Amino acid sequence: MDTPDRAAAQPAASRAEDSPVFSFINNLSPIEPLKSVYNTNSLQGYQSINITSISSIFTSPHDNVHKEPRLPKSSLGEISESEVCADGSNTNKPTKSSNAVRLFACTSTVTQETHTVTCSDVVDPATGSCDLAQPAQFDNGSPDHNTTPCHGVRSDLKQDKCRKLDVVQTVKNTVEKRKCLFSTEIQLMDGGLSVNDNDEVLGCEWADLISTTSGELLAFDSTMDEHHRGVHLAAKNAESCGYLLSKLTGDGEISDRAPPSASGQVYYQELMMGEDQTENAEMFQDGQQTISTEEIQDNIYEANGCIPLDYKVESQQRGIRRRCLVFEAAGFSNSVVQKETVENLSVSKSKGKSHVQTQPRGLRGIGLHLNALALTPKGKMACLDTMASALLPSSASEKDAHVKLLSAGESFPHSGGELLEFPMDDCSAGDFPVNDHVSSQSVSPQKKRRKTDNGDDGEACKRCSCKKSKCLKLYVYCECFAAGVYCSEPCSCQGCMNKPIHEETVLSTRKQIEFRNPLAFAPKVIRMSDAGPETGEDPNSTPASARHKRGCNCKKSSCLKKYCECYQGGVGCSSNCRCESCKNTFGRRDGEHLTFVVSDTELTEEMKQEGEQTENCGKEKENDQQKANVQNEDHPLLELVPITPPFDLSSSLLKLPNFSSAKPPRPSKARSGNSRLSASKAATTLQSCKSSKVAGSDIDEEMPDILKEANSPNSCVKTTSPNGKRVSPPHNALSISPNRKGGRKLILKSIPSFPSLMGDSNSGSKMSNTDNTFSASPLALGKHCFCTCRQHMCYLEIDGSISFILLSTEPGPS
DNA sequence: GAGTTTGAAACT
DNA sequence: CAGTTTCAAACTC
Repeated sequence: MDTPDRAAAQPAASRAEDSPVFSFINNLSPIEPLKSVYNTNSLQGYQSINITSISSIFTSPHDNVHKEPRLPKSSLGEISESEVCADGSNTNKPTKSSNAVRLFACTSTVTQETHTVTCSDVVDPATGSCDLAQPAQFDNGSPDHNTTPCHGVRSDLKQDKCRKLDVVQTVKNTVEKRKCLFSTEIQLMDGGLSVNDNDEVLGCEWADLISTTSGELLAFDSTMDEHHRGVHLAAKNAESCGYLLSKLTGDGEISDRAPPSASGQVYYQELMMGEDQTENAEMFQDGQQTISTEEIQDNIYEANGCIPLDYKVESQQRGIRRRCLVFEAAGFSNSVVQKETVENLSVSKSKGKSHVQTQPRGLRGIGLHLNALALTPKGKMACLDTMASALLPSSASEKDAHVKLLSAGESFPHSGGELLEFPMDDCSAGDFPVNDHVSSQSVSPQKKRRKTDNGDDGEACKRCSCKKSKCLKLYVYCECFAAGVYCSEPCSCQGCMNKPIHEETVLSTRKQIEFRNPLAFAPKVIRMSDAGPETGEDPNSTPASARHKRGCNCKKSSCLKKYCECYQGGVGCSSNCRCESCKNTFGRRDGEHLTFVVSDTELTEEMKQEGEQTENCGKEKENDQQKANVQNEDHPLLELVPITPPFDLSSSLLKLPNFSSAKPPRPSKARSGNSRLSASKAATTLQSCKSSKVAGSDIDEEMPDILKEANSPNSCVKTTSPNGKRVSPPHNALSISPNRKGGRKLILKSIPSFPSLMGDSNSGSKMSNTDNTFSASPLALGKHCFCTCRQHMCYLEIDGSISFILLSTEPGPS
């Protein structure tokens, strides 16, 4: 501003004054007035930078790489709630100034440091873009700056205390992200990584970032209170950092694909800051628009949830990756997702807050996952709350490697069980489950359909419609709550308390319920080989096995309707059931015995029938339910092996990336997702099954059959079971077929089926081709045994003795 | 879409 | 632990 005037005032003749040096000096003059303009806050902030030792300012990037992360939950983080939430009246100068100083100090290092790198003007008044008196003008140049001047935000935001807090948290997060970002950049450069191609762009970005940062820091006018600044900073940081991150993070894919324009940032935001993204989208929209408090709170909440305050920088990076994985898990190729993301976000950005609505399915999927993430990382519901059992899925979403799954499992006491519950439905890519063990087993077809049709893939919620329960009751009342997810837009609930803003209530309620019934949030139906409670499973065994079906109590539905949880879950009734006149087609309980267990004949007949039905694929069924099942592609055949639920750990783990939350547990299909048996195949299987006995007493007799089957060229499976335990090779979803025949007879009850450690890439068609190929994962072996994988061979030690050897065609884990 | 049925969860 | 109430989904019309 001043520069032009000044320049105009200069005699045209004095060309000497046009020299860069002179110009520079000339332009420095405005600084003085500024000092007087700014209050002590700014002064302090400004001084603080001067005070900073040269060494600290010009420390090598390396130093900062280490230092940055170490910043205590960030200086910003110390903008305590009390401070921030204090009434404006109480927010006296000292507080403000201190905050300002912190803010400044927090970023000054970065600024200085980066300055040396980019040689760009940090706060060069000469540029005219850094008119300190006009903070709004610091939207200078970042390719992404299509934003509304901060004053717009300032004027529009209506704050309350909570909001302030949230904003501050966001600020903290973004600042940390920024640090992380810088670290990444530094590392990149130090590492000699080729960033040349983007040097120029990069430089611009740095400059933008720097100018933005410093500008903001210096430009905070005294009228801006903390939360405003927070919003401003958060927004700015999100933008500038976002873009940079997209260019700099290890995810080359991102930078490669993301053009050095807003898209990069957009992508980044999408990846990492569903939170900030949403937030920013809102903030940068038309200044006239009023943002609903709740909206922002929710958004911020989720955002923070994804990147909990506890998280260090490293954690955030993981968060980024995880989000990336979400994309992958959602079945979208990065490129596709990115494109869609960019396009849509761009659109949404231009449209301001329509962001959410304009999300493509893929994004919605992410959104859904966000919900899950909001819960998981937070650790409050999943990690810290050991009782909260429903949330692992989010972490499990890291499809890329079983290792991750395993590690996740290690982190979560209930992971095993949770993982087991992932439905293996052939899911649409966008369908991302959030705790599907519940939904999988209980979502009605209608609901399922509803969800699927609406592409609510992006919704974590189950679309409950609670009216009186406030969404704080278990499944029967509120699916969302039971599933461990917050209710969201799609829900039609009333007086809902199952929202982030009521987290405390939700958590306390959850704990209360679990206190009353530890298994309250456990899957009602165990879909793993083993066993149910009736088998006297060891409660201390794997978490999964600890989950047991409580059993239904049907009286009038005869277990033939969805009123029956067993039926709904696609499993037969068990001895735990107290149902009357049970006619569960999946296996009924007659008196004290389970039909499917005791009555081989009946079972066989049933299977036969089922097989025929399947074979005909449309043939009339005995009852409507069966018909319905078939129509749903749920082949009862799989369910006819109640003790060996079609859904097992291995399959679930292998297919995690593909599971669908939208689909309820179809009785069985599932499990088949990819592995769904074709009608013909099922029939074939049936034939095999018919020849074999089911009763445990027949196990030994049948063993040979199993081994025969297992004797296929690709595998060599020795199966011995101490104690006559039923041992079943891990039946992968796809290997279900042949193995399942025998699998039924070879169930090792104490050991859930285990997942392959191989990449899930093996799970698909490959598995189908290698039905006899087994692999084991230590995780799944639980405490009863362990597996030592040696290249292609694994042997399991059960209770001290080798129970059987698994030969894998895949290299075992190191 | 309204009303009924149903059975799990919550409550006593 | 049993009986009752509450509740929302499933189901029927």
